[in-house]
Amino acid sequence: MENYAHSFHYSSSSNPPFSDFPIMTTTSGNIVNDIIDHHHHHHHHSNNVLMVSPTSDVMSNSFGAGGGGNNSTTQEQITTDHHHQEEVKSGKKKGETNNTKKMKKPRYAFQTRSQVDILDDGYRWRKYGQKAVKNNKFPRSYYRCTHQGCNVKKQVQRLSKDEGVVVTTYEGMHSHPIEKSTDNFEHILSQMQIYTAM
DNA sequence: CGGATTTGACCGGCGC
DNA sequence: GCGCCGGTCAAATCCG
Repeated sequence: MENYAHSFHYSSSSNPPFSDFPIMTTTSGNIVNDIIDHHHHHHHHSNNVLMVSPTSDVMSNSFGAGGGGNNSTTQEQITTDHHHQEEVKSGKKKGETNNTKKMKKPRYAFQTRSQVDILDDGYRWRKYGQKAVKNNKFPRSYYRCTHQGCNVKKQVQRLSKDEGVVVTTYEGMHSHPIEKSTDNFEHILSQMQIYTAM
């Protein structure tokens, strides 16, 4: 599954050509707001950063829209995916005997318009880090799924330009049922994964 | 009191 | 080799 159609054409000179990073942009922020945030704050987003895009359309343009101007050095640093193994390596090693090539872990990003950073997807997450992102005012939070054997991670970052836009990046797939009663937002996520996970 | 956050240190990769 | 950058660890802290 690690082979995606590399339809990305990114004009970032400084960054290495990241290969596969499908990004889903959704305009269903209202749903999230309805779930978590009850403030019926109608965001009058002048620039339509969010738009529902079909599979191939998503790959056409990813983060370039978020900048709203300069897409040369935009907030694409979230896509900097280095090839790591499936596990953490620093400090402890799993003693993997198999020479698993540097399989690039797929990541799935979602842009959602919400006032809350953490989107309730029904899973339990434990925050394990937070780093400031260059060219962004808001930090990026790192979460890990709390489950034995489930090493699903996710990052949450909100764009400095538009406070309403929250980028959630999932990494890995859950191998266990949802723990909480999920709202319809989870249903949306499932459908999104169909596009990305392929 | 126990588990989740916080927050600075630390680490590996890449570029210069 | 050094410094930047993104990601992770872990001790301290916070909070139910």
